[in-house]
Amino acid sequence: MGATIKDVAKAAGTSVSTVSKVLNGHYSISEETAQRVRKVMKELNYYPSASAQSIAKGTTKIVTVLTSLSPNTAFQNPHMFEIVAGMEETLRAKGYRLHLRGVDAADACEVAEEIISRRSADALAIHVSVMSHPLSGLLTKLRFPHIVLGMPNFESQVCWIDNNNVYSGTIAASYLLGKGYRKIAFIGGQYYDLGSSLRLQGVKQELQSAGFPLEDRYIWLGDSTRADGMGMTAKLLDHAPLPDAIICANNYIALGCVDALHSRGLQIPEDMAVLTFDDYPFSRMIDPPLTVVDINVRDMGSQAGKFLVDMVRNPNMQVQTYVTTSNILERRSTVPKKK
Amino acid sequence: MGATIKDVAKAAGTSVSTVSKVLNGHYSISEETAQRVRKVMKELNYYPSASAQSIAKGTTKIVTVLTSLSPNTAFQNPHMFEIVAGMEETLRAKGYRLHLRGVDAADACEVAEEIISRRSADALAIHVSVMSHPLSGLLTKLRFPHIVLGMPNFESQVCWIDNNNVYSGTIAASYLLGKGYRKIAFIGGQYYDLGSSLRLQGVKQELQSAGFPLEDRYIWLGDSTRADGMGMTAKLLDHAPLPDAIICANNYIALGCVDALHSRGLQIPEDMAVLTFDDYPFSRMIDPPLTVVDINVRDMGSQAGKFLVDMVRNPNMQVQTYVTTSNILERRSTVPKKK
DNA sequence: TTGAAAGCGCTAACAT
DNA sequence: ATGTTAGCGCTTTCAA
Repeated sequence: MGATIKDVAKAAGTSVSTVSKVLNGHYSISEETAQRVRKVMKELNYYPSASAQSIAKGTTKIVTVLTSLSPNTAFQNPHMFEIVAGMEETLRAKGYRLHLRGVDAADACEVAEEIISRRSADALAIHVSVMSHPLSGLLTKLRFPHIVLGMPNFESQVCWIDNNNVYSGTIAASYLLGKGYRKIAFIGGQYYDLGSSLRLQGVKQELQSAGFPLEDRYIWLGDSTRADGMGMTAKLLDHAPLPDAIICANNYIALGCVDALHSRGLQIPEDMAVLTFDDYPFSRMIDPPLTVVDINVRDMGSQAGKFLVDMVRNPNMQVQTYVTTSNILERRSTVPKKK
Repeated sequence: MGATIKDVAKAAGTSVSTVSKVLNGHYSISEETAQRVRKVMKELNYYPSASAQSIAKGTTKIVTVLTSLSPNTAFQNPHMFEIVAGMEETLRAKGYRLHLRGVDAADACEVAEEIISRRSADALAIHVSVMSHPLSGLLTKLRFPHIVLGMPNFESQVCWIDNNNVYSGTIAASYLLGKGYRKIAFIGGQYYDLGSSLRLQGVKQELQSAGFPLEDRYIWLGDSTRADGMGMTAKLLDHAPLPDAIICANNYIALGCVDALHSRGLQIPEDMAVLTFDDYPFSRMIDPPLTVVDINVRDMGSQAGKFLVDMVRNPNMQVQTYVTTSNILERRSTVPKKK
């Protein structure tokens, strides 16, 4: 292990520049020599040195992901890793490599600065949880290729990508309507829970335009906890007429919702259907398995990767924000057994 | 962004080699000049180029992780990412960066070969799921610094790290004994399920030496599924005398075990305690939350990182296998309410 | 204690 | 179509 371009040139009886040219598919090389050189490369088991190429070309072919990597993130936030996996896949297909770099919000900016200065990456993908004002400033000032994974919760000029929660809401509503449900309820997070609010907005929109507007008494907001999920469901059940389907803004609330329905002896979905968002492992572990609007987080990573590569190739790109689509994963919680 | 060593040298009124020396803490530099040079570096916001250093030193300061990154791995195998996170953390502390590279078992070997040839990493961390005979051969033949994450299921000379399943088993048993349980049962995967078998072995060992040997009728093996978990528990419940605690080899089996106990109207842990291995998110979501023997997978990553760096610094190291420890996370499933 | 200069492996004008 | 050569940014003998 250790053949260099010189070795190849020597063995092939050519100059190094010729070898370099076949390496880079330069037009001026005759098919004949190209073949010969490639053959020698195979024989010598030659691969060009990554760092030598980087330094000569001034480009690293590396994308660094800046994210929190503190204990248990993999368990608490598998989405983030699924995004990274999706990103790695499409980056690899385009000849890029992916660096994973743990940071916290406090030092993300400094780290970004160092990475940019050391030219140790061509682009940066930054998880929204470590975003900060200074970092946002740095990125836009330097016009360094980047994308923020998730929508920043402050005004800025950075590029970001997120799933379209409003759209997810409409998907949820139209799916239930299609299944014949008409009295649809929504239980979700507080008004400042952006994800929940946007989903609610989508649900409202869709039901409205279908002619079955979401009634206020069918909307309850609380914390995104199992306990509040139970509580909100209980409220719903305390006031007739009962809905025939409940949309839960997220899995935690859904968990509580299912608890409450069970404890009242109601059958899911025969007595009441339940639907939520995001496919967590336990979405399908609980009884009954939950129908979810899946946000295809992997695709989000993939698109982020694609965007970054485009950005590197064409630094003048103006695209700022990206939004991914979602789709239904139908499971038992919305499919009554045939009688 | 863009200061080079020359700029620093010029601004500091020294030669580049002097700057390089202060960069690398060479002994021969006077504290005076060192100070001055460092000051200039700060001012110019200078960081040495990663690739230039790599090429000059012949070392990349990069560890590449080879693992499967197919859709849903983040959800199905969060452990792997937690290992990676742990590894990144300790690598970073030692000045190394981490590359994440998705592969499947079929091409892992070829990819490894390329990485080694391109010198694009100083060491390789390979998830056991993509290990193969050829890859094992390559690694040992080239004596390239590496570690396999998980114990390979075939004989080989590779270095690997895994948690000590036997030890986890003894922990589980001794914990339950300490809680006063005496009639302890074990339900687990088939004999060829290595993890399960080793855990069983540990349980047996511990119970034996405590004077309460595990009775054969309290052992059932099946598939690692929720369904088989239910089935095995049912068997247990069909034959008196009933155990007072059940150790489940993994979460899937535990899930079924809990189902079965509930469906027979038994209280956990009052009628029967339940304990399993590995802390999954749903271990604490289900009712009651499960006591688990946690394998501290993050620490495993951390140790792997440490080992790799040692290996890079001292290529003659002979250490082959590593084993991490485990500990109890006590939750309600083994803690009866006080009366 | 410092500096000059020869690489490291590759790319890219520029010549031929 | 191919070769010569001057870098890329840094490290590292070797001299001074």
